Amino acid sequence: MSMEKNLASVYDPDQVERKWYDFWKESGFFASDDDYDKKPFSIVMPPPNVTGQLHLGHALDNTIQDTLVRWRRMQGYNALWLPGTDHAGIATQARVEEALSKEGLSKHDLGREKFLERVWEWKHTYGSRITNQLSLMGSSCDWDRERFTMDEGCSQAVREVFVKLYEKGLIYQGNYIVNWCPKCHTAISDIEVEHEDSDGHLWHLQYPIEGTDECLVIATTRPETMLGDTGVAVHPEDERYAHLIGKSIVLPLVGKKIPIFADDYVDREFGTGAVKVTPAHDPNDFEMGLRHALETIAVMNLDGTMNENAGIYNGMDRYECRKQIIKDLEAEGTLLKVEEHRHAVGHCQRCATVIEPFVSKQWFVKMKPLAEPAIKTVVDGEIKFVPERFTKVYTNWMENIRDWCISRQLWWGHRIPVWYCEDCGEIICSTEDPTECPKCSSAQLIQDEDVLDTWFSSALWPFSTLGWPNKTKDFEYFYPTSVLVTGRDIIFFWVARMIFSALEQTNQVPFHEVNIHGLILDGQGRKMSKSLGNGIDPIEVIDKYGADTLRFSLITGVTPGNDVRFHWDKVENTRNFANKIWNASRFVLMNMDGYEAIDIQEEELGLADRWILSRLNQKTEETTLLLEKYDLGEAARGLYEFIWDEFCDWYIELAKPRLFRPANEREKKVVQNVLHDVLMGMLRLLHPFMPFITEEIYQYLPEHGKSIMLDEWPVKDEKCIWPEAVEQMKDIMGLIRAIRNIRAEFNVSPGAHVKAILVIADSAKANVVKKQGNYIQGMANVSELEILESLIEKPRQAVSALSASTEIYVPLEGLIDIEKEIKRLEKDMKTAEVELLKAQGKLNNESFLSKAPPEVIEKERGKAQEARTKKEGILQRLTILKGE
RNA sequence: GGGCGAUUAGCUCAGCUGGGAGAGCGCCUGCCUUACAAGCAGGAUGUCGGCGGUUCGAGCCCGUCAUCGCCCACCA
Repeated sequence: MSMEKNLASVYDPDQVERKWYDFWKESGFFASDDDYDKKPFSIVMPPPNVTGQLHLGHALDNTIQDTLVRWRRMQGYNALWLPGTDHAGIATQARVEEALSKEGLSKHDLGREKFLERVWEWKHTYGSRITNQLSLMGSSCDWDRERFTMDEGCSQAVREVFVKLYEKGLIYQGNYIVNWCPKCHTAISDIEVEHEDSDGHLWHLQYPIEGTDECLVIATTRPETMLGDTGVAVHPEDERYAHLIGKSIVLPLVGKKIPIFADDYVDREFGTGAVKVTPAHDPNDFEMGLRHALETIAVMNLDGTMNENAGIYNGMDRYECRKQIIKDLEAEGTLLKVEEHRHAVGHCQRCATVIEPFVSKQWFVKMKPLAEPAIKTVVDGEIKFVPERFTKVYTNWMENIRDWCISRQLWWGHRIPVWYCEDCGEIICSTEDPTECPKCSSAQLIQDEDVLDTWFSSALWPFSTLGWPNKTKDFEYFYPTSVLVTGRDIIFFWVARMIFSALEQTNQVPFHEVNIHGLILDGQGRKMSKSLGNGIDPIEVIDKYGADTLRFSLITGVTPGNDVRFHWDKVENTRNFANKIWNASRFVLMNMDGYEAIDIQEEELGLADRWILSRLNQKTEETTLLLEKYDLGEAARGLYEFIWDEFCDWYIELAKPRLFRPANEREKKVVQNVLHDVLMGMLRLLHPFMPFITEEIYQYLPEHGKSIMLDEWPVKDEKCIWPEAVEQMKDIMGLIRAIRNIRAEFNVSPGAHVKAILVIADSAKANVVKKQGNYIQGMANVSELEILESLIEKPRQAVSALSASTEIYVPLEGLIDIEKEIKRLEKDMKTAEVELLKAQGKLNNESFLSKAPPEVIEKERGKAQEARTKKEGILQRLTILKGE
């Protein structure tokens, strides 16, 4: 095995990552098993935007999924991770339109058909980019099952669902007020509107009341909409205005007469308690308009400019118009006063344009009947949110849900499967394109122009990708999926909609668990965004440090569900960890000469061997439990500690003398076997987190199989846990640390050998330590070690460390400053005294003795005793030093 | 106006069902010790946001306040 000796001492991910990914993929290791008797484990990947690119959020999301899938696969599940992409209606169309505009073209120049061809071209050009990036991350998804929300199967599912809901009356068309984006030029749903507080004004306008000398003052944030006012509302019990109800005011500038009426909606405390009502441009006013049969007058065009109903303002932009109106009202004397006013303004999620409420004919999904079972399922625990707190986020939203506007005035997307007969007006909703009108047999059919909200097809993703509505084997076997992993930002957009869609369409939950993770923020805790320019490209991280490092650094030590700040420091530290693993493995491989797998008798194992094997087994159990709880952060952190602190810093160092100067050949083989087995176990536990480096090292190990990803996930082996070895090792480590501490404090050069005398009264313990004398000598660089049960004449020219059970003396002739040593001991004395006081305080407390559990009391007694002995020892020592 | 999260070492963050406060980075000291200087050994640093409560015992549970962040919400 001479090859291993040539391995570079710096781990280079570039050399290995591509190689192993191709190997896994070509070997078909990502594909699910044909063995349908196995237990299934399935995850559908949240489909990224097909023309987008990976950001750190995706990186986190996919790392979690890949870790879970690799782990379950190793556990013997028939694992499927189904990848795919989303057509992302508005986003994609906007990007293609932008590209067109650079050629001086608009989509209308091309026409619908040609435009869609262009979008498909885009999809084909950029569609593979995101999947390439997913591969770079090591994602072990089943590429043969890759899907796209607009592929044939998904499109069929969309139509199926639409028609079913339509026929059940759960999809309806109607003229309602919707959120309209003047830039994207489409309706959007309520959750696509982002509310942001902004500084505005509250303009107080006084309207003359018809037939009186009185005026009514109203307050508004949007004076330009007054052109479309068709009423003024006051609270029914507002005494100030009771006498005005039924009268009319004359709308300034317009000169139109509109009624004053009463409505509960009005808040008497706000503004003047009188509200102008514009049913065409405000959702609340729209509702009031319906209640009071008010006229609806739209004064704007769909692009946000004023229309002919705005009279002289026709053609002006809505904000220009606002300014002009203020001027004109002021000139007229109508403007009474202006107040500063901070209020929420809705913006388009995609383009940040201020949303304009508009009345238009749109398609809606009736939500109440769908929401009820979707709430119940979660409340009943059939779907479990992890962390649990997100359950409430979900149910609160579901309970207050409003109908979902699903039609979009776009071209890119699933076209609404509804046709209108030009001859008889019949509406045909069908999964298949109709050729003639079923009522009048006319062939003059025109399909609805609109497409569906992107999320309509995403909502079907867990079952549409598994073959639904056909009863495929995949669907039967893998559905419901095991877990959905996604960011907390799309609980409403996606998770909620999948749940109610699945229940309605498949009568089953779409997944049993939902693992919600946080967002990746920049170093200052801000969201990463294009406008801030603070985004980090995961591919850049991979190029610089490798995918394993990116993955591990994103999840290590992170509390589930919490946001994570990205720091290059952490990435670097993780890179160092990868390098540490690499070098520890190199050490093992460099010392495998003559290795053979042997059956080791328990007596042949040294204390360190039993210790590290015990710790590995404990770590195995711990890691598994944490993964089951989706606490990947803690699991990863635990492995980091085990590998770096316990395996590298202690076990490898302890193994060296036995490897380099073994008492006999057998001893060397035992150590080699333990090193091999622990490294192997470690790599398996780490593989789901860091797939590449673990595979690379695995393949060098003498006992390796085809691929580490096919190996079995380790299971705790009770026979390989020796609690007393763990305890004893802890003591030995403590002794070694104490001697090292003395050396360091007295500046003994690391190469210099020292003598050490250990006085251990407890003979059992003394025997244990005697047996491990070589560990102590090796690790603390002690040339001569004396272990005694008692020592009458204690050396004066020595530094000492005293604990309850052990006295350590390191004679350092000439180096000792007695004064300094006395100070050291006095400091130790103080800590011992504090400890004693604390323990005694508890032990003197009656209620502590009667109420605390016996083992806690026992522990406290032990502490007190220990402190007492230690104090005594120090006192004696001080007497010797001070005496003379 | 509600809801959630955060507040722990100089910085970024862990801390499982209450029983002697941890990591990484940074800092100080000493080391190129035949796996690793992307390293090794040693060290310093905390009224665990404030107050009150429950408990024998609170970083952890309850209440309250404060600051920051996020989400939801039709006061024009």
